[in-house]
Amino acid sequence: MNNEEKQSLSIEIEKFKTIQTFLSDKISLKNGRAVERIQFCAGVDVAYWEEAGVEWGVCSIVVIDYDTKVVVDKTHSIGKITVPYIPGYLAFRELPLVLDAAKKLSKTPDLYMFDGNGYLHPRHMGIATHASFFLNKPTIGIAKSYFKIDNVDVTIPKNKTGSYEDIVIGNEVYGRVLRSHQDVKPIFISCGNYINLQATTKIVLHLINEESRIPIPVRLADLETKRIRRRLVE
DNA sequence: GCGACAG
DNA sequence: ATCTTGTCGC
Repeated sequence: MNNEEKQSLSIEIEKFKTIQTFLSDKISLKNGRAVERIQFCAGVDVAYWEEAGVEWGVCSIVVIDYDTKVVVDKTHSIGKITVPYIPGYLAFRELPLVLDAAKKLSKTPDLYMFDGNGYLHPRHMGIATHASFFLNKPTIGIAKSYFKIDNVDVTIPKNKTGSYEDIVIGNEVYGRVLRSHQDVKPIFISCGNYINLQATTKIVLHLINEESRIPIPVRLADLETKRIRRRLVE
């Protein structure tokens, strides 16, 4: 990347930051829509590959029934990726494909779970929260590693399934470190929007099975995304 | 300049 | 995220 490209990228980042700040004022974590009743729960993930110097991505959305955990719908969308990965600005990179895939769903999810953060973000605008304003549904963020904010470290929860520790930054709870399985690295969950942290924790734990430390819908979307890529690349 | 850095 | 070999364990 040359200096001119670096310059235009930093201008883009400033615009991204402005958008995040604008949206973050509209977060409503006290809205109870999610805790009332969930039937359809969606998992979202994106995989990437490169072809002739062009970066491509595929977004998969897998919808399961909350009680039976049976897959009831799934869609995907494929497209060129134009925005680079910049920590803190993941939504601007992945959201176009996500929204494209969401449009194709025949069942309307009551909740979306994302691979990444939600409220647990420097401006409370991780991809899960950002996406909620376009999907108009409750969202949850599921991260497999900790995105450090203000140099605050997390407390490691006890080695027991369901144990968690709040992630507190400046007297505010941003999210939770959750042990989804004993003897397995914990995950980092946070509200996206239109849902509170208590409901978020309950839903995440409900959708964990023996196969994975992340919730079923996100895991299925991850598998799906790689299956589609393999079909395209080979 | 160096290290850190969701996916 | 992706690139990768072997390896440990159910």
